[in-house]
Amino acid sequence: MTGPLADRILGLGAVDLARRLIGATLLVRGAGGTIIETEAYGRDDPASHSFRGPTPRNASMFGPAGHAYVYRSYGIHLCLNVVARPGEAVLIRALAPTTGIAAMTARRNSPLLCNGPGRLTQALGIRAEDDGRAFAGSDFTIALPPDPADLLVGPRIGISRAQDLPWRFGLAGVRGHSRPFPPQPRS
DNA sequence: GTCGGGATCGCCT
DNA sequence: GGCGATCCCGACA
Repeated sequence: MTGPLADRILGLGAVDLARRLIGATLLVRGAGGTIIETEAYGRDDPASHSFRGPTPRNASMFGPAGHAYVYRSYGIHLCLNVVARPGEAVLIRALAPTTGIAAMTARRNSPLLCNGPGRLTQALGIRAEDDGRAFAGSDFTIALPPDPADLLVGPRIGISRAQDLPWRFGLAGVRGHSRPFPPQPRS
């Protein structure tokens, strides 16, 4: 279950990776939990930072799969992504905290630890310098779940283009999503 | 509980 | 020069 994430997600696009990451365990320097909400951003996706091609800011989105893409949002918050195929990435939007809760609580002056992309990077102590790091060592780890998770699906949050794509995913049956999911179509 | 405004900065146009 | 893949807090119901 350990080792580089890249070896286990070879060739996966952002949508497939976003689904696979639900239920995975994310650990950053001894703090983290279960991933319960993700969003996919594609290569030819008007809502994606990679839509207009590589720039210094989004360079890690075009780097190796299984590495982090960390960027600053609204000049204030940091957001954490996992790179899939070149130009594709998955935004981690919420965790169910399981490990290092004391450290996360100390970094956040709020009981809301990890339900939101900006909140979880603060709780985990993510820094801008973590951009491009591999999820491969003891400090940055993602362990995929043994079984496929029961998924919720909905449109992405906070974007102005491609709002119709159902590329937001959540773990069913838990609390702590950053926002509610719409009623699910029966399967 | 819900709503709305402000903070703050790097990148693209 | 404008605008975000956001969050927090205070006002009101």
